Amino acid sequence: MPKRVDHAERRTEIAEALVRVAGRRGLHAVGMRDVAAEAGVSLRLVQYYFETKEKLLLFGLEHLTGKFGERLAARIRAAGDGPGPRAMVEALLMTALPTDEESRIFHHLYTSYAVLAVTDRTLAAQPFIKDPDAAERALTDILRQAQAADLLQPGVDSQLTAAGLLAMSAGLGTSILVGQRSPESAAAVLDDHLDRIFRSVDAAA
Amino acid sequence: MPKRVDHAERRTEIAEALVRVAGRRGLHAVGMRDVAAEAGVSLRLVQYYFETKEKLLLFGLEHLTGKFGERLAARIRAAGDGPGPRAMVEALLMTALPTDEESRIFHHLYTSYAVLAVTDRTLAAQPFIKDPDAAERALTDILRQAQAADLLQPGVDSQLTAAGLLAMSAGLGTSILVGQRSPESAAAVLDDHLDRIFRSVDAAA
DNA sequence: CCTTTCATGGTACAGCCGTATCAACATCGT
DNA sequence: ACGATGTTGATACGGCTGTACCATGAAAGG
Repeated sequence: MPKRVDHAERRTEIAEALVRVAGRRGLHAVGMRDVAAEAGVSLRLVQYYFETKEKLLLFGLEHLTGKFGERLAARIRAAGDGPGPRAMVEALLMTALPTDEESRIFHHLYTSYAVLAVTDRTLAAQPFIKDPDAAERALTDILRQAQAADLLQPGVDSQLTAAGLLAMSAGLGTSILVGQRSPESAAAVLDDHLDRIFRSVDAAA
Repeated sequence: MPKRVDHAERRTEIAEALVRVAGRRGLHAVGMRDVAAEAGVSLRLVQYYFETKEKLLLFGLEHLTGKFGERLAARIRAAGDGPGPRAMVEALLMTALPTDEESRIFHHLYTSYAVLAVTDRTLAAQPFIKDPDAAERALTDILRQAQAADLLQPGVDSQLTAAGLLAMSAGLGTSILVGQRSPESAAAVLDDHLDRIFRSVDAAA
């Protein structure tokens, strides 16, 4: 056998090139040639590793969500060592906001994919869009634990609250993305709502 | 002068054709020829009334937001005759959810435009995206009135709450759009949060 | 009536897209 | 060493896109 190149790694490199250029010019404006140029390889090579554009996009989405999932998990883990459930919830929700460049790109492209998924059944069947309950379940669990520890206001429904907080976080995210709102004000909005869910005692850092 | 046709009306017809076909196949997949066919006119006519595709898209967005604004205003007015502030707030937020086909299309295309606005400065400068504070101000006012009438829970910040509710509504909207959530469960989430903002007395229809 | 002006239609032109084809190169098994 | 095979490159093709061009029809003003 010849040259022996790690296919998985190459595919990852190309997918990251896709993410970079799509984040810069928009997913709709990205072509195979752009990806190839960004990755510093020939067009043919992109075709070689991803036979078709659709497969490239699909893999790019996987890669994107994968990296974001890791990032999220890391932040939650870091917050887990900290003061309490509220810090974990804040970490989770704040990570979901497009604050730095990486999360901005994630939000941008995730939303792009979501829009495409409305009219593309292949995309709609992807797990990221099909099973986002993962985040919801995780948040629900955290809230339940907090509730068991009597850290929440009375009458809080963990599941509905988790769903609402995630939706709010997503909505704030796109607001930030299009420049309607600053990350700081979005954080203020989230905090205000958390104040109405957690008992006030817990507020400390 | 010749035939005398109401230009504004024709432009509206074509814009509605654009909205229809874009709602069906996605904004990214819409071409001039598709719009012409959908409107039952020739390609040249579309070019005649909108010199360029960009102008067509811009006008389509105006039309879309205009119609949606009217719809929203009508619902709020209808709810205004009703029982109280909470009903108005619910009307406003529920109208923003993609329940029927018309609002689904609105959400779909609005999000499409928002994504494009991330990389297109002309689109980003459009008022719809530049000044969506209209809805936020309106909701804030309603909440303030409710607060003055002592209908809210103590410690509610009208502005932050309004922003949060709108963001949550938007987030729930896209969840519905991509099929992650049913309109009913989204309504439940919203109601749950309103329960934590309004005093319980007000709950009746 | 007849010309001017608006309105409309058909069609052609570059340019870009994704994909396929053809060819060369490098490396590993034998 | 040598052929087989995984890997890379250059280029061509058909289809689609937005836009521009040319021509015709229809109605109001002289």
